[in-house]
Amino acid sequence: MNRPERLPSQPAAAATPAVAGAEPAYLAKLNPEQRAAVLAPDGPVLVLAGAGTGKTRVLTTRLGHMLMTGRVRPYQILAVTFTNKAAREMVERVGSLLGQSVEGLWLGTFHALAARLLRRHAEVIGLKSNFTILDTDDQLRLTKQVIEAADLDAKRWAPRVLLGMIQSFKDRGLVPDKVPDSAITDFALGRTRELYAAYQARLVTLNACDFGDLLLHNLSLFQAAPDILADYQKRFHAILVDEYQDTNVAQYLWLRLLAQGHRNITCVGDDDQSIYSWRGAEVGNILRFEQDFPGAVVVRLERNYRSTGHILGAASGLIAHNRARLGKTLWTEDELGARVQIASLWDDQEEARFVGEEIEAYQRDGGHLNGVAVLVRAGFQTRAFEERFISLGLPYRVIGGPRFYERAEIKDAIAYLRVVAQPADDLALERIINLPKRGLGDATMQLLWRTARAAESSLIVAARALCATDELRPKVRTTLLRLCDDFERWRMAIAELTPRALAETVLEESGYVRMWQDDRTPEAPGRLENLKELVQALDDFETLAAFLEHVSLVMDNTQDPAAEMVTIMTLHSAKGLEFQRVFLPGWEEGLFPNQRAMDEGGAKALEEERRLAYVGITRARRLLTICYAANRRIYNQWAASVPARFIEELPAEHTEFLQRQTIAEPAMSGWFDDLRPGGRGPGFERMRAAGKPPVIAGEARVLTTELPKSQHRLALGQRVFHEKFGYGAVQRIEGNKLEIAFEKAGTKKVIDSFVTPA
DNA sequence: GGATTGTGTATTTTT
DNA sequence: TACACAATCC
Repeated sequence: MNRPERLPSQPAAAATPAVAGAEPAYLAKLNPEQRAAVLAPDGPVLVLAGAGTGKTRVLTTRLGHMLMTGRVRPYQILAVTFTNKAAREMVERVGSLLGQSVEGLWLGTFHALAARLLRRHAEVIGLKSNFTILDTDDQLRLTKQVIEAADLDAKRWAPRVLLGMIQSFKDRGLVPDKVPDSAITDFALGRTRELYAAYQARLVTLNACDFGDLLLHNLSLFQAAPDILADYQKRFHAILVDEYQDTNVAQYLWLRLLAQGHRNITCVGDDDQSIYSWRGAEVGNILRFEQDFPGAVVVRLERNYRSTGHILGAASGLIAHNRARLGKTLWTEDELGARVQIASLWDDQEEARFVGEEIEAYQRDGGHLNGVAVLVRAGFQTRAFEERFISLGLPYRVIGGPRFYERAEIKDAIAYLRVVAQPADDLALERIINLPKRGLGDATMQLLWRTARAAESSLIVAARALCATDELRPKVRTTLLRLCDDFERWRMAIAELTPRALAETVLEESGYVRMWQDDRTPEAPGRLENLKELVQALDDFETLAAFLEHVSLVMDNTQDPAAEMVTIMTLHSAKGLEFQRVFLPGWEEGLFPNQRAMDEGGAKALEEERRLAYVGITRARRLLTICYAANRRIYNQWAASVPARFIEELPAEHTEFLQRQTIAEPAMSGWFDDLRPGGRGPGFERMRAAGKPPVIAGEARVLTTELPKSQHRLALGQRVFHEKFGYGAVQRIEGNKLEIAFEKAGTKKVIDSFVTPA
């Protein structure tokens, strides 16, 4: 492995070709390599672009240039991105490049474009064009049903495991028949293939698809109807792909098929930023490009326009530890800037406190919160920061946190709309059939399922059929019939009402809104607010179907990007973004690099973790701070942690260790060793060998071994308060169970955590 | 049929 | 810890 030790190191400048006459301003802004990529003649082009080298700019400029020169019409262009965010950005950039918005482009995420195409030809693979796109919840329930229907124990064979396998088959473009024997494990007694097939069959009867199907069905469609494929091959004169290193096999095959027509395909990607192999992405796709498209023009972009020399140097030094890479040498003409800071903290709370203070200081110095990001490895890490920022009054946004469309009340409301739009959507109906409570419980559902299965019909058809018999008690029959009629009526109203009015009608008449209005729990008002927001969101859509499509494909919550806020998000979702000031907390062995990932993927996974670290570092423009905590509470337990090996891999000349008030090692040795099963980990030893004693900032704190609350705060006869039952006196204590004589509600048995001393 | 209590399990990343 | 599901009781 050879790599330049010093940065910036500038390669010989490529000669700028002489250009005759005036040329568009957007070309003048490009460096020679970028220009080469943009101006490459029609044909296959691969742009290997390091972080911050302007790859998206190259892609959008090439697209815009094709339009400007009149080589292709908008509707002949297929432009693919991975995220909705990237798609939106591309639309914007092309628009501002051309000075007007462009109509008719096929521009979007793989999934959105595949869905669009599939809706046009759904009947070829046995679906109707109004098919539903299932969310993860639905998928899980469906896998569970499939497992149970096969007479297998859903406890022994976890639905999520099966779903994981099915997804990986789909990522690889494998229909059930094509699943190789090598992929069959002893899961479900080796019946995986059969379960997968059953799952697919159920989807067809539900007139539904899952995410993976969008691509997979496209492939089946192209195979079953070569004439349709030929049409699209002819249609797409130019194909452009962003983040090519993240394509999985199914996406790769899809692109390759579509590109066969004009062979005019431009892909940009960076093997060092491949961080989705767990989702089926194959870096191999990028390596294979030249074989798939002989004569491809390959352009490398290595000049970084984003970060300072120190940040870039740290990133390059780190990623050089990976073996599997094409190898690029990033350089910059930027100043060296400040060294990358490494801060060691006591625990996750101090980590949050430290980051909060640093941000406040940054703000005092005139920095904008919009330019600040906290990038974490795993979602749960955001909590400590949120709590801290709230108490500081520091405005923040969490990207990719609990999403709007994932809230229970929103999913319920959407389930209603789904049944209205597509009556065969049993999963949606099942979700809301007894919400609000209608007296249609387990027993009724069992009967419904049996009837539906026997008649091979959807639930709602089975419900009607059942109502025509006397198998149900009269009361239940009336309720069910009424519900069927309601849905029928709402369905008729689709043509007459705006989507918003329809949603309002459905939510009112179904009693769903009333249910929350009558709810006295503290969350209820918030949920009603969310429902209002949902109804409002419907104003943006022409049809109910368009709205539902949006909900399933565009799950991200768009927040006002202009608002002055710190951004908190995972490293994965940070790819493609940049910030002035970046914090990378939680650099500890086990958390990052993540132990679970490494258990599954071994050395390869470690390299992917390192790429993730590389992505994180290269998000920063001016100043970067990496933190690790010596103690982290996982679940309930304290665990001592060791600094991530990546920290040592950062070249010393680009880093500095931050030390605040320090506590020397003895403070943490003793009990430390006991807490960690294997004693001190390898990172600890490495650190020690490197002559850097683990130095912990902040004041020492002693762990309290608190007794369970009940044992020292509750006594017989004590007056307590219970949220539901009000005040009462403790009669008996058995472990954490209490018997309390309430003043209003009588004597009840409750759990101690529900009461507080009054 | 419904509410309440008890249990087990999970935390990697996302279209 | 904290949530989802199951078992249990009413």
